[in-house]
Amino acid sequence: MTKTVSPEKGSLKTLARELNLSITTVSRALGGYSDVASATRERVVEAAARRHYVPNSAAKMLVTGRSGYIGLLLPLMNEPFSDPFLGDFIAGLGESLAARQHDLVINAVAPSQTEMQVLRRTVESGQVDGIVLTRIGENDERVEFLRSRRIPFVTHGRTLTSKESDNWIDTDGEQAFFAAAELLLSLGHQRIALMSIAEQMTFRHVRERGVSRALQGATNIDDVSLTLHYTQRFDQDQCRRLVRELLTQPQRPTAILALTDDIALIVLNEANAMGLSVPDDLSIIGFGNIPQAAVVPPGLSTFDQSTRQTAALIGHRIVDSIEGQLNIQQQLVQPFFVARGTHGPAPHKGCPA
Amino acid sequence: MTKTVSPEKGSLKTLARELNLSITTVSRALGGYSDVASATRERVVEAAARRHYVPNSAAKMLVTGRSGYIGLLLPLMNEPFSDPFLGDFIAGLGESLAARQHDLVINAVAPSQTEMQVLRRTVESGQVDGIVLTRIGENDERVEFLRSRRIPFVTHGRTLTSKESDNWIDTDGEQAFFAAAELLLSLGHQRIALMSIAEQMTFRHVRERGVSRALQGATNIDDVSLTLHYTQRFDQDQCRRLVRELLTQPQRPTAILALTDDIALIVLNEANAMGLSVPDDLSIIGFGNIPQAAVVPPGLSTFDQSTRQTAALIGHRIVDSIEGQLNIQQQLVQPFFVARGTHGPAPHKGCPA
DNA sequence: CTGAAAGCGCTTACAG
DNA sequence: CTGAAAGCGCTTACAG
Repeated sequence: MTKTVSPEKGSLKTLARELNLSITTVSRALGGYSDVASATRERVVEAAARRHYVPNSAAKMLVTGRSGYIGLLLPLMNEPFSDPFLGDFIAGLGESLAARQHDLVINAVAPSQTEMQVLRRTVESGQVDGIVLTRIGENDERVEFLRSRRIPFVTHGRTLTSKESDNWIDTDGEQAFFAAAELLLSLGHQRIALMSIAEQMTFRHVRERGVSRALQGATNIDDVSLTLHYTQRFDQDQCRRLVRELLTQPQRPTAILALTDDIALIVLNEANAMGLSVPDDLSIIGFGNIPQAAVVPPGLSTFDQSTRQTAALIGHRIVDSIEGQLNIQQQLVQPFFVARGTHGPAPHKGCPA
Repeated sequence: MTKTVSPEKGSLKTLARELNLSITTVSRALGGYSDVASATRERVVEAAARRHYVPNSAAKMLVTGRSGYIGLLLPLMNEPFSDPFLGDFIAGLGESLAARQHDLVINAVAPSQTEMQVLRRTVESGQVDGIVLTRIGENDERVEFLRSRRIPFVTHGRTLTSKESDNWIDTDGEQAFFAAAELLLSLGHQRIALMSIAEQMTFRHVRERGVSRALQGATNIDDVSLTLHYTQRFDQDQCRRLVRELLTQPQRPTAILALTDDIALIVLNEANAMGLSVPDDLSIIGFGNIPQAAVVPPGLSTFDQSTRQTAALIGHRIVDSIEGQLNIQQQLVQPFFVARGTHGPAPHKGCPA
């Protein structure tokens, strides 16, 4: 009495009826369990493939407690600005998760809500098996919240007080800025400025430390000066003003390290506007290697942070964490220097050619 | 006999027990139904808020048949390349969906699978309530598949054979390239080349049509020539060779329209390498307004396609479609011209200054 | 206005 | 090796 089933809903029930088997058996056959007669299994697998049967994800979630989703709390930026790394980050994360049979959920924050509300809802609703967080602050309440929950999470970046048990992957900004400062010292620069940001972000702290370390290790430490300057990250006007002030000083720096490429671009632009020649009068080194860096003359020297690969590492890490196969908890990814045209030897002082 | 409940799982059951109410009533109170005593409702709402109760999403999905998810089939690009618009697209889509109480699921394609397999699984598993598709081909099997299913979908772009019932939002590339060609004609250009792509994408077709239309409407139509050239979209070397050939011709074009900014950048670069001055010897107009356009000298004239806003429109559209409040089905977004330095009057022929 | 029951589509012990 | 039953956590008719 095999009825011809109309091609309605592709549920287990339909499939079981078509095959004259119980739902139980069909489910087991599809799940790859060993205790199913191979003849039965083949029939089931064949029928499932033919009908493009895919288990209902909600039902599966409900019973297994696993959603197969990883949430990314989306760090939104207000309209005129956009995150130059977001596309690569999501591409890297998405493809690594797909390779591990997981999907990525983007949890954006609507105007009416806060990031914490979104995070809370995402976690409490059991929507996701794990969470990825970016843009980590020196003290980050999101991290604290996640620590207090059972849910696995990986952060891109770390807090200043980050714990042994925290699971993070970060770009080694300290090493990069250490290297950049050493490079400038070796090129004879003695007045170096670091354009940093006012926001309480860990990466700022870490990068500043790299520069300080390099300066402290300088052989001619008494002849070398470092000044730090802080601008609101997304206030270009303020940054511009700061740079202009800095470059108008009688004893202006011969090299500026910029915390990000965005800042470096502003420095370069202002320097040009003031008639300074880069790199002859002023060296500039940025960080990030945004697309503009390669085409702006004379080519912005900066560090590439391999966003896509780093995001892929994060994807694998979070799945490892969910599956309990975690070895390492913390990992620094080395950025690499992209030497282009904005850095060079310090100008000779007092004896202009 | 109100027991003190341990702060274990935040399920409806726990909440109901704490309040000495039935699960049914608690659910109804939270759902905002009218037939619940207001005193009861207040108690329930208060307790739920206090305990940060969030309904289990899988259970909700299973019973309502709605997931609250919108899927974006991620158009992955192989490693050296990356989509310059992806970040903005996802930001715009994500935030508009969040405003409408939906989340975005990124369905990436793992190396071992095809886009169609991913799409099929996503749709058949009931994972999402709607789908967003980008990079639409002239004939697109993904679109055909979705048409054959009940599921709502919106495409960014359209097929060449797109139907009345299809739901798409596209940038008006025809209008933009029409305007660009008219501009070049008005500047006296008579030999114009269009660098297009070899792939069967609708946007290519549409943009070419805009140029043709403008040329056909030229008053001095007999003096004007248009040549079309095709390069593999992601083969920069091929593109470079093509441009070089084109510009070495005795009767080389005085203006090149590039289908995308990526191509425009290559054209600009090759022109510079050959000692041609842009825009004096050659005008170039691109499309897309990628970040490089603003900083590459002398500033790439191009069209901005407002990716983020367009993606936001798509977000609202797909939710409208799910909620059945759809008015319009198709919509063209007007890109706007960003006049920078790469276009200018045609060089005088035969009488060099 | 409130509660007990049924059921969404699966998976996982538990019997046979 | 296969099937009937229970249950994941909700919502929605159906009674009272």
